[in-house]
Amino acid sequence: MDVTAEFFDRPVAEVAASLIGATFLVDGVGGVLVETEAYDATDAASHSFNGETARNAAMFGPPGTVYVYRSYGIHWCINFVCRRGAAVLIRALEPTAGFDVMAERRGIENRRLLCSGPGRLTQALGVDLGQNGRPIFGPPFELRQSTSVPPLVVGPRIGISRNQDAPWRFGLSGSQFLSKPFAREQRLRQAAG
DNA sequence: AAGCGGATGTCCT
DNA sequence: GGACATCCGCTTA
Repeated sequence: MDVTAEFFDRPVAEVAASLIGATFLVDGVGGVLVETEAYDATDAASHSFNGETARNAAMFGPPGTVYVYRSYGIHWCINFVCRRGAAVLIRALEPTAGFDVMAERRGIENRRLLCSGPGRLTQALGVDLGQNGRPIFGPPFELRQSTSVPPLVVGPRIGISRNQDAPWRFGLSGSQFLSKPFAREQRLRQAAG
């Protein structure tokens, strides 16, 4: 079933957890989400923490807005906006559709490395600033909820300098397609969404 | 395992 | 003018 606006109108950590197992495609290319992170406006690590600017304006759009930004001057990263100033960073997926296109864009064949990281994922799916501010509910995007509740793991987020201990990174337990492994004791008992 | 260069936009002083 | 960023791939051990 396609994800609706109501799906994103919830606390951002809940949305981030619920996205694990969902299928995300851009022009038919993508796969199953296995790693996400939650950011909101009360969080010092979030781009929205110091208020709205030209760069982060999409984070203040309606639930379901796509927020794309450039990371380290080199990579693009994609987020799905939830409530105002809150968004889920899409960090990794398991490729299931468009392997040849992804391999061509990435310049590699190794399926495990195609989308295992936020910069790799956008490169493989052809995401850039052109998608910033657009709604997720329509072409070129497809976002379908998982029919089952997958086993989740949770832990601290990657690559941030502030609020490093907040456990707002979510992953599919045992996945081979994560950007980095999760520590074992951080397994999450989650009734779903 | 750990270090580092790449390359650029954003925001602050 | 400058610090630093939701990272990646390559190099050295």
